[in-house]
Amino acid sequence: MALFLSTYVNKVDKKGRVSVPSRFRSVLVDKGFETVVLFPTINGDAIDACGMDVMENLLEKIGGFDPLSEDRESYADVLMSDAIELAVDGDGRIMIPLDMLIDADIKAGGQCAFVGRGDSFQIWNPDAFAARKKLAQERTRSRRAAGAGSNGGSDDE
Amino acid sequence: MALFLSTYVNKVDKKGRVSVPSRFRSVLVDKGFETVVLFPTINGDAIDACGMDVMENLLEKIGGFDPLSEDRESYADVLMSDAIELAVDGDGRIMIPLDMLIDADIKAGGQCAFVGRGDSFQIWNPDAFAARKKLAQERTRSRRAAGAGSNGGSDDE
DNA sequence: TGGATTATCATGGGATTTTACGGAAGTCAA
DNA sequence: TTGACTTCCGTAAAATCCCATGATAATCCA
Repeated sequence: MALFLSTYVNKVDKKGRVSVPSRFRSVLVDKGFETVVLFPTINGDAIDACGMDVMENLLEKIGGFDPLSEDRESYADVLMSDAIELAVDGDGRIMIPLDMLIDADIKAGGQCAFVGRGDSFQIWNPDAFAARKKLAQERTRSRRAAGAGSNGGSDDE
Repeated sequence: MALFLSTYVNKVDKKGRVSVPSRFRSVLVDKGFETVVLFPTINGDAIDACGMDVMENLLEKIGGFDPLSEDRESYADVLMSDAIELAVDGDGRIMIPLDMLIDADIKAGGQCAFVGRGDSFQIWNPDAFAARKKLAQERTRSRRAAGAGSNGGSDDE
């Protein structure tokens, strides 16, 4: 199975076009897609990206359409309404809508980081991602130091 | 079953290419892989290498993509964003990304050690690995002298 | 057995292809 | 036409493929 792995930093040109990393494109093609679905991350820091399959799974998970129920997981609705499906053009690029770029603090003419997450990926302002990653690493380390202990004593892995 | 055993030291050429030891290549083929997945060891000293199965298991364990949860197990995210799947080329070589080489203190044009660990292997700066090995041996010796005895000897994992 | 022949392997150096990315020309609707 | 978007083409750098070489290990055969 193909997974979205690793991190690639690409340039957003002044028209707002970005090359989707070729590895990520291959994964999409492997899954049988020629489009990507984008939507804001739940806390708005970045942009979530995936194939249409993930959207379908999500819809299934939240129960699909039920005209009798008034409240479905409300964020899921917002998510669907914010999501957009983008075609990857002949040169492997997509055009991320301006408001999404602004929300994720990515400037046209600047750079953005494509971050693999396995079955999906995210698009970040590179600096913001670096900061977040550092945080996550520290959290992991302190958690390990705190009590994980487990084996003979070496903290190597 | 085939295991990654022994240690091989190969040269990293100036383009960043390294021959994967032929024994290790055979093991990979035996397991049904034509690619290797690399990611930094948890403490950043070296590079971990395994087959794609490990990544897939990890993804399954963390439950896959859920846009509704603010952050899933953060170490898993860091791992996916740092990991990379590399194809072994026709000559049995891989191209390790530059930043990984730097983090592991391996210079292009220098050497690196492929260290078997059974169902996975690691890639080290040869000197760093030698030092670490010596340390582990001393630790084991003093522990045996102290009386513990117990398992195979190394407390590595 | 021992010496010659033949694989296999690690490694170097081109040559070719791919990729990211800029710009120009074409398309379409208002 | 104007502005927004799309398709097309050119380029430089990087990744990948292809073949040559030397070294070592395996094989063969008188």
